[in-house]
Amino acid sequence: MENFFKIRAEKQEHIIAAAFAVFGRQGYKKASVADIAATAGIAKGMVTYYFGSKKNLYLYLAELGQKTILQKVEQYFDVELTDFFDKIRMGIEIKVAAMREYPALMQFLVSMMSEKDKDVEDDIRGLVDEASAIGNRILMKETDLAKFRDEIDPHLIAKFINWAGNGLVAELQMLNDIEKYDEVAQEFYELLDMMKATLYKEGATHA
Amino acid sequence: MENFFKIRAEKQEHIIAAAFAVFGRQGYKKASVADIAATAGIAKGMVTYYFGSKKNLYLYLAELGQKTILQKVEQYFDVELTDFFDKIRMGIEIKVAAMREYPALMQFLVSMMSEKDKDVEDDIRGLVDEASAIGNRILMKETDLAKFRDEIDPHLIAKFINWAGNGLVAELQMLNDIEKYDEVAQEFYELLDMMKATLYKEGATHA
Amino acid sequence: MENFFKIRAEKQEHIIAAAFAVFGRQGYKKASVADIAATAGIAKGMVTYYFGSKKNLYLYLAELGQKTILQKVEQYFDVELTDFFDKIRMGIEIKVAAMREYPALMQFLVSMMSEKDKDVEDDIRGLVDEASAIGNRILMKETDLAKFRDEIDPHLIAKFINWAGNGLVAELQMLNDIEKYDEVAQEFYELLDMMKATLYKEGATHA
Amino acid sequence: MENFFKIRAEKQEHIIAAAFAVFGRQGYKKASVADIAATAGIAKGMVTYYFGSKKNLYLYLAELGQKTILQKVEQYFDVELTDFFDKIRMGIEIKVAAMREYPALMQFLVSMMSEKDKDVEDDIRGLVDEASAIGNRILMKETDLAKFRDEIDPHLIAKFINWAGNGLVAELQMLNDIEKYDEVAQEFYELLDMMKATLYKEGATHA
DNA sequence: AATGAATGAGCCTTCATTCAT
DNA sequence: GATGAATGAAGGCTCATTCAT
Repeated sequence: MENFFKIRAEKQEHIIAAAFAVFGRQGYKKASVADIAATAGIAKGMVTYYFGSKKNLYLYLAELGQKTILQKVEQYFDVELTDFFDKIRMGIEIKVAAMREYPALMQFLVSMMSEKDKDVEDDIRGLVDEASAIGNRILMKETDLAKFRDEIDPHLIAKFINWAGNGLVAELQMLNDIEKYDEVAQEFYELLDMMKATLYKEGATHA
Repeated sequence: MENFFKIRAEKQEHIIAAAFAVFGRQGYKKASVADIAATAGIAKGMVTYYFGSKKNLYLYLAELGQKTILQKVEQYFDVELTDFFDKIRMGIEIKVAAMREYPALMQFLVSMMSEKDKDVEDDIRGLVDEASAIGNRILMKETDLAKFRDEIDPHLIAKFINWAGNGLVAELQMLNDIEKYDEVAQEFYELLDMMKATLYKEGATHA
Repeated sequence: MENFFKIRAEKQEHIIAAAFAVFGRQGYKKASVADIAATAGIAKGMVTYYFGSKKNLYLYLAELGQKTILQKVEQYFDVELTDFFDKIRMGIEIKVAAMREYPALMQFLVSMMSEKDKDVEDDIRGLVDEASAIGNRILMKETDLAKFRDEIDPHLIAKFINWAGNGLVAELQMLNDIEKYDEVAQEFYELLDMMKATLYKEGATHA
Repeated sequence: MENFFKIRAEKQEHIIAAAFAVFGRQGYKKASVADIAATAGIAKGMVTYYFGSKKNLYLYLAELGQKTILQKVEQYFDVELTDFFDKIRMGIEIKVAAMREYPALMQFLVSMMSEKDKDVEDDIRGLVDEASAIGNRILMKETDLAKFRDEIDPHLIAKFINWAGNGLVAELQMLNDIEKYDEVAQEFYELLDMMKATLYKEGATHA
């Protein structure tokens, strides 16, 4: 790994982007070191030289992905925000921002979530769990759940919306066109508005 | 394939179960014929002997999975049902019933939906498309959408709930305990009830 | 092998014919026991049951082929014959007769001559050498070589004609039509006549 | 294939020689990539690395074999030559020269002529046909057949001599000793002289 | 630091042989 | 005797990793 950090930052980014894309598209096992090297425009041997092993590279990307997301969280996070749906929207904006940095990042992370290869499965599980824990904490802490109608279980709603958000991101990958990200995300925001209107107590919507 | 159908039904089930599980967990490429054979407790060569090739086995499982689901559909399907949420519930009941037959079935099908290996991708695409077409038809045709409040877009809701249902199924896999299926499914049914109560016009809930 | 000889003669012939054909066409290695069994219309396991092993079957066929040829030799051989070219013709007639018994026999023997598989190569070499030794002995012993012009080396001619005869037989295989054997063989006989006319001393041709 | 051409010429020759020998001795199917690698003294995986596949290597050798022969043809071919037997001799000299370059070449080509494996059969057929077409053209065009006695059919003689030449080459392989090539070839040349003396009209021999 | 040739383990598949029925 | 299911050793090919240059 130390070998990797010695090289020009620009080249590092190039390699990272290639690796995110190849792993994201092909999954851990099928992605070949040769493919990654070719996509990054470097010699095959350099992947091992830089990262030690294919597995190491994968795990590095997993951590980097998480770190990138967390960094966007710091950028976009607004402590003042207490509204449940505003927070959900913020979560989506964070992801969209991360995808602007590494277009293949979310594809990689989603692929990682369902990675079944034993070589990396165990090492990943921790990260995955930690990430969703962080996500839930951001969402739930200090969130004004009193606006929900009394008969609503906000945790169920959260679970629900989380799944829906993943669906949106999946659609964004498919697009493969940064320009249209906002357009599609807009649809999701409308959905949030709809839910807000129906699940909140009367008068709470714009409180 | 003919070789496979000649053997004891019990053994067939054993092999199918092993194959669903291994392919579901590892994906097409990484799942090794040797793994499947070992999990099924048969000799390495028998997988090819029974199914001709790894690919053939995979495609057979894909068809069998679809057939199993369709058979449950016939069992559980109720033409009288017009309520949106009742239909969603029916869909989940169908999946849960299918999982009682092959516990790893849904895991396999979900994995199959995102299978990217070129060896099988094209042959699967047809099945996947057909399946979702059938699903949508069951869900939307003859469904009484008038019960929804006027400001609600039922298609958005359907997309949402579909994602949520997938999340439920994923949780069921994790359980790995048929006994608890109903218990967990119950949570989902409660969620449906909640949505029904809030998204329907007043008085439509028990119409 | 004893198991093989217990069965009906007719069935034995059937199996032999199938084995000659498959080995002749595919060579030792590529010919599969399953192919031979299928061609003969028997169960796969029976080949090993009858002959002990694939190799054993091959060597048995090699011997049987040789024996068949030798038997035809006894039938067609005419001790009175002393003319070189008449003997050559007799040799061809013998081969054609053998091919009428096992149409694939010569194909098998030719294939065997150039068999390169180490599994059987050594065991065959003996037979091959013995066979050509016998052939040469028949040809040369008691043959009236005095009819040749003085400047001719009959041994060179014999070598020559032997190769030419193999070429004829190769053409007969290709035909795959017993009916036309005589027609094609006739061409060869004409060639013999031509050589006789030119290589013999004047007046010796019909001596 | 590009990988192969990058390595030292000496090593290339070594590998080619090994491949000619192994394929020539064992035939396409039985010849194993591992055998070839071991004979050439390289690692098992390198054969595929260099040539892409076993089949590719075989077809490359087929072309190389043909090219080598054609190159010798250019070297030895003498347009002035019109005598039938001189041309035959030239043909043999060409083959012997080719064998000095790749001792196993003719063995390979002869084996190739009767290769029946479907994997390569079709791809080879073209080369085989082209080769024999070239051979016949060289032999027959502009050849002075008037020297033959009137009762002789030169085409029959050509067929004959062709088979005899093959026999000679087969003997040369067996020798496995480049030093003795000329000695043995000499015998064949004597045979040609003998035929010339007997099959030509009187006075034509040294015309 | 960089390259890509080289190695060898592992995969899917074939098939001779064995063996339960 | 007969069947064909079962076994397991190879074979061709892929590819992560190593290493000479």
